[in-house]
Amino acid sequence: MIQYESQTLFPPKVLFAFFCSINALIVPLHRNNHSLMNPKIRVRFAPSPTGPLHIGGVRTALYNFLFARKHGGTMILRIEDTDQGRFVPGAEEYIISSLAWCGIHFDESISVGGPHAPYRQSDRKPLYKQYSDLLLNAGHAYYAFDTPEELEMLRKEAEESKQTFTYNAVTRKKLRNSLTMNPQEVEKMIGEGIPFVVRFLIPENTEVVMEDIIRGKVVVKTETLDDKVLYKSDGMPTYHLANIVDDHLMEISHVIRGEEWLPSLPLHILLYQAFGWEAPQFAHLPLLLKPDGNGKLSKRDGDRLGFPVFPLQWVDPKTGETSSGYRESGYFPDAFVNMLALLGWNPGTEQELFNMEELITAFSLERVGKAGSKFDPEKTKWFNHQYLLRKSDEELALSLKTLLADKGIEAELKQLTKVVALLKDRVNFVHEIWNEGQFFFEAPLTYDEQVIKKRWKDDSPAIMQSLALMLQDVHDFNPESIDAAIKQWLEVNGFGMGAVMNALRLLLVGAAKGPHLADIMSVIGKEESLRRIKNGIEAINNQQINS
RNA sequence: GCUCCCUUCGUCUAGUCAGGCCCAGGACGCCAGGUUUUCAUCCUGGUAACAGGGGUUCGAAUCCCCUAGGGAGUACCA
Repeated sequence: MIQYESQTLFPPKVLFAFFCSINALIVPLHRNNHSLMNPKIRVRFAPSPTGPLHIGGVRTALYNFLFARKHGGTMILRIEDTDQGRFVPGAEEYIISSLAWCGIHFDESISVGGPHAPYRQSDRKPLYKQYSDLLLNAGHAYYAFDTPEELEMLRKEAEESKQTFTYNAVTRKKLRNSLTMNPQEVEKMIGEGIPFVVRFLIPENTEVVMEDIIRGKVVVKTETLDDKVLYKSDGMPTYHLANIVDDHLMEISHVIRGEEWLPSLPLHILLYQAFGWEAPQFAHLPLLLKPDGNGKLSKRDGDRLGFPVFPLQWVDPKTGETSSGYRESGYFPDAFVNMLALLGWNPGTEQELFNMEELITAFSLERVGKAGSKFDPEKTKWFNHQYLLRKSDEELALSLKTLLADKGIEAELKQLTKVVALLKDRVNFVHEIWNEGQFFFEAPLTYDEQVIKKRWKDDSPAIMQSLALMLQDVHDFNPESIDAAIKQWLEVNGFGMGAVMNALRLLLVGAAKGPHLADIMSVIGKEESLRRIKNGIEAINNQQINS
C-alpha cells in the first residue's frame, strides 16, 4: 500500500487543530483587526460563470471568506471558465455583485487583481499546456485519439449489457492512444493536426488515502478511478488540470468546496503526487437540499415552492426568463448571510444572530456538519424579521419611502418613521408594512363585510357622530390625549370600550386590523380622522343598502 | 450498476472525537392558553427525534459490526 498523503507524523486534522489553537491565542489581542495577516492561509472561491450563483454557492463562498478572515488569510476569487461552450454573458458580473451584496469581498480577483493574476482561467490558457506536457513527459499522462462519438458508442454498448464503460487500466490497452500506438504514429497524427486529448494515467493497484477536515480519512482504490481527460482537444485544460495547477500556483492552503467534488478528490490528490507538489488541505461541505423530499436544491425548487434560490434577481440572457432574488424579495443581506451561515455550521452555543464580525470570530470548519441540510424558507423569513426588528425606524422609513414612491405615494420621512415604529414588529419585510398599514396613507375604500356584520350596530352611526364631535375638541392630537379623552367620554356616556372602538376601527381602517387606534389617529391627524369617520358612516350605510 | 459520502423532533441543530451530567437541550414551524378595543406582536405551556438490528460495557445517541434508507459522482461540464 502506498501512502499518498503527506508523510508527517501527525494527520492534517491534528496539525490543523494545533494551528487553530495557536491562532486562537493570538487573535483576541487584535480583535476586529484583520491586519494580522497570515500569509500561509490562502483560500479561493472558484465558480464557473455558467449562470447565476445559487445559495449553495454563496454559502461555499461565505465559508471560505469566514475561514480566511478568521485566520488573517487571503480570500481569492478565480473564475473557472475552461468550458467555452458554457459561457453565459453576465454571469461573472452577477457572481461578483451577488457576493458584494452579501459583504463577501476578495483580496485577489479578476477585478482587484493580485500577485497571481490573471484570475480567469481562460486568460491563463497558455499556462496549462506546459503542465500537461510535464505530466506527459513524466509518463503520468498520455495522448488519446478516441473521438467523442467513438466513446459515446462504447458507453452505449456497455449500457446495453448493463455495464459502465470506463477509460481505465483494462480498456485503455484496446483504445486509440499513445499507450497502444507507436511513438512515430502518435507524432505524425499530432503533426497532422488530428484532434487529441491528454488523459491522466491512473496508477494501478494502489490506494489513495485522503484526509478531509470535515469527513476525516477517506480511502479509495485506484482501480475504481478512470483516466480523466486533463487537456481537451480544443486546447483548454479540463477543470481537474486547471484547478490543481492554479491552486498550486496561487499557493492555496485550504480547498473548501461542495461535497459534489468529493468523488474527484482521489484524482486531485494523485495529480498533486504526479507533479510532486504538496497538496492543500481539503474540506468538503455538505450539500444544501430541497425543502421537501430529497436531493440537491435547485432552481426549480424555488419556482415550485415560491422562494428565491439566488441572492440577486437574474434574467436569463437567452430565454429572458427571470428568477427572483433575495435582495429583490426584500431580504436584508446580513439576515440572508446569517441564515446561510447557520445552514450546515453551528457555533455550539445557543446564539443564532450573528453579524459578519461575529461570524468570523465564531466560525470554524470543525463545527461544520457532515450531513446535507434541507433549506427552510420559513426560518429565513424569521431571520429577516429579527434583523428588521433591530434596524432603526429611520433606516426602515427610508427604504419604505423609496418603496412607496414606486407606488406613487409621497410621504414625509418623519411620518414614515412613526408608521414603521407602529408596524415593524408585525412584518418580516419592509414591503409588508404597506400591506399591513395601507390605511396610514389612504382612507379605506371598502369596509370588511364580516366586521360590519359583527361590529356595526344600529346605534353605531349616532355614537360615531357623537365621538367625532368630541374628538373635534381634542386640541393636542397625540396618542395620550386622544386616549384620555376617549376614556372620559366613554365613562360619561356609559359606552362600552369594545363596542365603540371596534366600530371606530372599522371607520378608520376598514378592517379589523392594525395598531392601537389612538396611535393611528395621531399619525393620520385630526382632520383626516374626522373625515374618515364622517365618510365611513355614509359609505357603510350605502354598502348595506346595496347588499 | 459501480465508487464515495451521510443518517438525532416536520425543519435547522446541540450532544458523538475524550460512553454516565441526556427517559436527549435550543431554534423555526405547528397547537393551546394568557395579555389586548381588532389583527399581529409579546408571554406561558405543549407537540415531536437518537433509522433498524446485533454486539462491547456495570452503563451506549455516543464505540464496533451488519442491514436499511438517502445523497453525490460516474462527460473532451464545472
